[in-house]
Amino acid sequence: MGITGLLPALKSISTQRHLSEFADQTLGVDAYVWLHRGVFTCATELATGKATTKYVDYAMHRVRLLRHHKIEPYIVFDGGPLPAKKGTEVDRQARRAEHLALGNALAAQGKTSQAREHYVKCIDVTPQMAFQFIKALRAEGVKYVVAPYEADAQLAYLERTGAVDGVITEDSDLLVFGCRVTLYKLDAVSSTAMCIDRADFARVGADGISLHGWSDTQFRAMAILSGCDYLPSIPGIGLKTACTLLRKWKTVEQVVRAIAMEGKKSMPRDYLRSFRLAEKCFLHQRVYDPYRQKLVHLSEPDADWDEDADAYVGGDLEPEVAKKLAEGDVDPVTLLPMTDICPRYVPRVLKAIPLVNGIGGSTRGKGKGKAVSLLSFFGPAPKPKSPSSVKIASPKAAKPGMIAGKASGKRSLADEMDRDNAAKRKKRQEGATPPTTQSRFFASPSRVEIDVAIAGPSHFDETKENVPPADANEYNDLVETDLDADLEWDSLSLVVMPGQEDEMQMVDIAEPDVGVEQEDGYISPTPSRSKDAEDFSSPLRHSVTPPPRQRPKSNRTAYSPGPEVDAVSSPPDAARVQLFRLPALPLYRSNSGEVLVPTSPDPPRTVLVGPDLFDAFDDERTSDIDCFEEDVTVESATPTPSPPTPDVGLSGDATLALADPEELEAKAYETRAAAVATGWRERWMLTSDKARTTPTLRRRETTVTPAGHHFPINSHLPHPYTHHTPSSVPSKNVGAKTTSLQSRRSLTFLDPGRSKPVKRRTSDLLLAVEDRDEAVANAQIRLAQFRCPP
DNA sequence: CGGACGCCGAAAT
DNA sequence: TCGGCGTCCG
Repeated sequence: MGITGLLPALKSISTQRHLSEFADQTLGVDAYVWLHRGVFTCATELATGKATTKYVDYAMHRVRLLRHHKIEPYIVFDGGPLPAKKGTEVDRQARRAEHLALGNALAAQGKTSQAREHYVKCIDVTPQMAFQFIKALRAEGVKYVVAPYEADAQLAYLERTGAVDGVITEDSDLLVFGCRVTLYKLDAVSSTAMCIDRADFARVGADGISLHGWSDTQFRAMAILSGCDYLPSIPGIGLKTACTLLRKWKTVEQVVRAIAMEGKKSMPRDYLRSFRLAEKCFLHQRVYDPYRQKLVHLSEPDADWDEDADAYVGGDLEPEVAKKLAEGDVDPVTLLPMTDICPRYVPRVLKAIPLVNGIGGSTRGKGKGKAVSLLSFFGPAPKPKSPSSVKIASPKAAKPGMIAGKASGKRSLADEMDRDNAAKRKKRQEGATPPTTQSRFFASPSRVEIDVAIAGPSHFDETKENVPPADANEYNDLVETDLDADLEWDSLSLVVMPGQEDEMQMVDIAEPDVGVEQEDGYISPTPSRSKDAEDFSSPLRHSVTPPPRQRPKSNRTAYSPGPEVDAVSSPPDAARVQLFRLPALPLYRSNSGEVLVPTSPDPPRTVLVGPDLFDAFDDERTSDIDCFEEDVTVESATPTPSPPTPDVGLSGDATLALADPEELEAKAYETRAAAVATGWRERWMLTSDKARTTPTLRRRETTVTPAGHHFPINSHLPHPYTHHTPSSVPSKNVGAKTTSLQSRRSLTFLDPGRSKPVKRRTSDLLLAVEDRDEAVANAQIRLAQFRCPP
């Protein structure tokens, strides 16, 4: 991913910055990076089919880190596959399944750490997993958007339009997209990141490459020539040579001609043409405009625009679909309603409650009251059962209630926390309208214990019988943030996980307090909210309610409307002014010239609530959720009658579909195409009930790929909007247009050359061939179930 | 000699 | 999956 060697080459203009330097700014975030690292923390769980959302915790931890530093995060997710990006997804798929099988084999031998090594290689971030993160973001009122195609382009667009001030990523592609301020290598411990400011490009010139005096076009050309995601380089051409050649020959045409003339390098056929297409992806890729709520080009294409190019950079979508996609309500690959693979993960947020003075507070705060996270167990269950059916009192049952967040300040003694929590509850009880069952809730002595168990660091003992491992994670979060200098969490996610229905009902009582009304649980934990208890009952800031932020951004007024134009990076100051000439975007500006930033979407949502994975694996009821619910009846572990889910034959259908991943992906593409072609609205803009019961919604259609893959980019798959029919897939001419077939095929040289034979690892020998095949087959089924449960 | 490319270890906890 | 490092090639 990205441009190899670009970041190292720009090291001289990279500066380490502390996050606090970006206070009061909005920073775009490439969600994929965080999710991917988050997955690393729970790869084993994921691979073995346990219902976990730890990966969300990791990501949310960073979200809160940014917020702590007064940075407003704007999380951007990857969307559907871009035609231009080609990869051998099927190969990857096979490798993943193999890793899973190996992991399982090792795990069976008790070699858990070795198993984990393989597990981490078989997990992929899927849109359905991203959706769990989205749920948490919604709960905490964090801005987000799902890009129609690539997050990089979306991020660049957001920055360009002033919606964000900079971008946090790990991908050097952002620079090629024209991002001005790019942050990478974000380190949560030190709260620092490396920063590249485009204005400094001109200063690059020391070792190796020099950007002095270069236009954006030249910079981009260098990047593409050296090899990028859209186009492999001419063999033998790397960043340095690309740079040198461009310096010498000025334009790509001449460089290509020179290389061809020399005749020493094998120049792929049609390279120049491919180059132009790759260039178009960087220039005109389709992105979502959150303000106008429709797809737009990153920058407006000019005269030589044609249908081929239009499809190549990502087809258009109906605004209705685009909006739902952007908000996370449809699967970006299939365009079908999003399936919630873990409906019982219900992130909630409570406003912070003031601490009792002097207790538990750190001395390094800013003098204001310490915000202490409150924890509870809110659930989506609208009404409590009859009291007798509510199991509140058992600490054992309640402890597992997943929480995230932290109390501010240094580690405090458990008894202090204890008193804290008691005080908080008391205060809260007084300050808020007591819900019907409140007294019950607060009177329960077990609640105190629960809080202690979770919030009292010194009391935590992973080996304690009734402290599930799952909590260890939460706990570590607490500790880590405690250690993290001056962090103060203002909010706290409350998470209800499978098997916690009782607790969910128990805590339902608190909803009125925080005004959680929707299933989505929108709450805006306002920083420094801890001053008074009144806040607690004050109206919530709906993430969509507040008018667009009108933060002055004087440094943005330099934008001058106009078509995309090369910015000269040479004269630093002039470049500042000229850097981006953008199409006029009056909608983004208030009368006073301030930039208006659309807030996160907040529409009524239609999301398919699938059964939890938890229920999908009869043989694996060992999730971190149920392992602590010994005294919970089996009945209670069953999900609240969830809405009817799409008719799915788990076994047969899945197996069948998985037998041919290629076909499955083709199917997904086809479905996406068909959904648009035949009128997405008619089929899917239904009431949630109807959508849920629609018999036409089958597993195969809700499954992205066997892996629910994020980038199921298959070079030989048809693109929805051109209905390109590749030769390698059984002919299915869905649509009319095949005009781009020729041109696209001309690009197929991209991949074959790259694909390498799958290497045999010695560990493969662990399994006899036939066993392995079977294990792989089983693994694939399991993976599919995990990705998108029936 | 510089640069491209292949190998190998770390990633988060 | 990525970045650092060593080797080999031009």
